[in-house]
Amino acid sequence: MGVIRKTQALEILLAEFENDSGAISAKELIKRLDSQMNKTTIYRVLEKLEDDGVLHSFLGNSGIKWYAKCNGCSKSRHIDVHPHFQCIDCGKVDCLNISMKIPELSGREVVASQILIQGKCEVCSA
Amino acid sequence: MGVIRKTQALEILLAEFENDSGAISAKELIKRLDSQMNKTTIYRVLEKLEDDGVLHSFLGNSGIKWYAKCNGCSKSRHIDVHPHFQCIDCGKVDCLNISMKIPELSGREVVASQILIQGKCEVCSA
DNA sequence: TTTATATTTGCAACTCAGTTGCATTTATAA
DNA sequence: TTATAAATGCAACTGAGTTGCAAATATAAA
Repeated sequence: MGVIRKTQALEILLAEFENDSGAISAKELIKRLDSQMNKTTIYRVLEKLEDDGVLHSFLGNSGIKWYAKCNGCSKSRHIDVHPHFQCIDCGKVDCLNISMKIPELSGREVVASQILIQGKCEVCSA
Repeated sequence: MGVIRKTQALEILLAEFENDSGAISAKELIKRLDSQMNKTTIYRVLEKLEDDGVLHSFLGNSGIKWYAKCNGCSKSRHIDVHPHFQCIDCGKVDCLNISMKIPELSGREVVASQILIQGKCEVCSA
């Protein structure tokens, strides 16, 4: 199920990702957009944007869901599998523009990988 | 807070990890040991075993908590930071006995990393 | 422009992993 | 054997995320 209609909710959500270079958690979006739309709508629009390859999602530190813009993803293929960095001080999450080699595992077939690196970001480690 | 007393719950839980070479989710342990102890006890004992460096924990696919035996961890240091492999068919999770190099990130200080590789295990890919 | 209709939204109620407070039980040391 | 600190069970809670359904709305057809 892809994005079909240009709704207000969709545009407000997309604007959040335009203004934010890093990743944003669903939780944070619910807090930010509380007065503008229902949390159910947020979850549903995010899901559609992910299906359409506009956003990608991953799980942060505490198992909550984060979203960030995709680079070169499509409905069928999410090539945007990169590590994410979460600051243990301020909680900010960024996509890392590097590729990490996933080793061959004999007998096993690798399909995907999720890499979360934790530490102190540029601001918090200064 | 470390493990202090040799209680029945502790021994039953440790036995589960003796008989299982891979990782076990808290959820699975609650199911397995339902008749033997309360889920609160399971969560609390697991937490203590982790504090003591007997087990380590990480988050699986869907954000639920998994535990596995440590190799060479201690109260103060968890050196057992290795990738985990989760089978997308049968759900089984294993610790991978390989080390993956985390790249230097300029301006950022890396403290920890969580790597979850997803795919088909030896049994399910055969 | 109006209308028909499928999609989207809000709301409330729910799910489910994990947590907390507190009274009771139990392992351990004196 | 007893005192007591630690561990346990239970019930109620938390919080992210989901679901069903009625109401609202974007879009295409007339």
